Amino acid sequence: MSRRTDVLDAAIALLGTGGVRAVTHRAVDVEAGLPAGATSNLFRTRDALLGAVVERFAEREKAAWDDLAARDTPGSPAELAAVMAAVARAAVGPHRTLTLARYVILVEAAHHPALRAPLLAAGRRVDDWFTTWLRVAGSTDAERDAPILMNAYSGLILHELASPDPNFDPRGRLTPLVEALLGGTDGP
Amino acid sequence: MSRRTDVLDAAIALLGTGGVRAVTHRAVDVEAGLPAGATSNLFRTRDALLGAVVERFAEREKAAWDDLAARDTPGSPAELAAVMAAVARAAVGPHRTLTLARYVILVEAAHHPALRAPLLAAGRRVDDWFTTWLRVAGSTDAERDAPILMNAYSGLILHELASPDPNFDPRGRLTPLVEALLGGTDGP
DNA sequence: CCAGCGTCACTACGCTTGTAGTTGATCACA
DNA sequence: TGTGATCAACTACAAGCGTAGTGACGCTGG
Repeated sequence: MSRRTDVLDAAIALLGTGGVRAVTHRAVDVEAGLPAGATSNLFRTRDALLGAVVERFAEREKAAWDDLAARDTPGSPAELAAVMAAVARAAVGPHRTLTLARYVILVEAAHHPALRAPLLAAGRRVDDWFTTWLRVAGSTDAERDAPILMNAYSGLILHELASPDPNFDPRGRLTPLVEALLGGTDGP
Repeated sequence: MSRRTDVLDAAIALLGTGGVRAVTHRAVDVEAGLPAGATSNLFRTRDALLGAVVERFAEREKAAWDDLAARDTPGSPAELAAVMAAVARAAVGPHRTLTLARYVILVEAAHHPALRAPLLAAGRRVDDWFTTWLRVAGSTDAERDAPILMNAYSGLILHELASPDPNFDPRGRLTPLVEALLGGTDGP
C-alpha cells in the first residue's frame, strides 16, 4: 500500500467513526500513524482531501462488489434474498464503520456536487452487476427491479445504522420484497 | 415563534445547506438573524445544540406527516404510489433543504446514540400513520409492507439527493414496487 | 561521484471554533 | 416604586483548524 492510500483509508475510517467533522488533516495523520503534516503534504486543502477520499472509497466499493459478484450467484429469488440479507448483516455488523462512511459520503455529495462523479461511476458499475444478478435470479425485468431493490437495501441499512436493532434480521423485509417483485417461486 | 425555535430552525436550515460542519454557534446566529452569542446563550455546548435540533426536527417531521395523513388518503395501490411519488418529488424539490437535513441527522444519530430517542419516537408515529394508510390502500399485511416501503422510499430519496437526476420521476420505481407488494389491481 | 528533484518532517501563522464570563435591559411581583 | 430574577448582548480566551513555508533527506540519472 502506498502512503497515499494509507492516508485515504485512515480518512475513511475517521468518516465512519466520527463523521465528516472528525476528518481534519491532523486527525488523519494520527489515525494513519504518520507524523504530523503527512496528510497536509499530500492534500493541501480539505477539499482536495475529501475529493480523493471519495475516489478511493468508490474504488474500494467497486472492488468489494466485484468480489461479492464473483463469489455468490443466487439462482432463485429465495437465494437472492438470502444473499442480500447476509450482505446487509455484514454491512451493519463487521463492516459497520465502512458502511457508515458510505452514507456520510453520500450526504456530503448532496452538498458538494464535485464529489458526485466518482460515486456515479462506481454506482453504475455496481448497478450493472446487480442487474445481471437479478436476471440470473429470475427477474423478468431486471433493469426495472435493480434500482428498486437497491433503494430498498440502502434505506434498510441507513435506518439500521441510525437506530440499531439488537435483533436485526433483514430477511423479514427482504424476502417478501424480493418474492413480490420477482415472483414467489420462480419465473412465470 | 419563540426565540428558541427560531434558533433551532436556523440550525436545521444550515444542516440542510451545508451539512453538520456548517452548524456552529456563530453561523446559527447569522442564519437566524440574531446577534452574536444568541445561540451560545441558549445552548452552551455544541452537543446541547445538536440534541435540541434533533428534537425540534422530529417534532416538525411528525407535524408534516400528520398534515399529509389528514389531507390525502389513497384508496388503492395506484393512488398510494401516486401520492408517494408526489411526496418524493416535493421532498427533493421544494423541500430539498429540509429533506437533506433529515439525512444529515440520521447519519449523525449513527455516531451519537444520544440523538436516537426523539428520532425513534417520531419514526414510530410516522410508521403508525403509514401502516393505516397501507391498510386503506389495500394491503393485506400492512405491518409487513410498511417498513419495506418506507425503506425503499428513504433509499430512493437519498440517492436522488446524492446525485440529482434532472428527469427524476419516482413513479417508475414506486408504482411497480407498490403494485407488486399490495397487488396489481386491488385487494384479492 | 554528484547535481537535481521529489518527498518527507517540522514549524509558523492567522482564523474560526467552542465555551465561559460580565454587563445591561426587561419584567413580574410585592 | 423598589427589587430580585431572567434573559439578551457583548466580550474574552484558549484550543483547534486549514493552509503555507522551509530545510533536510534520499533516490535517480548521468
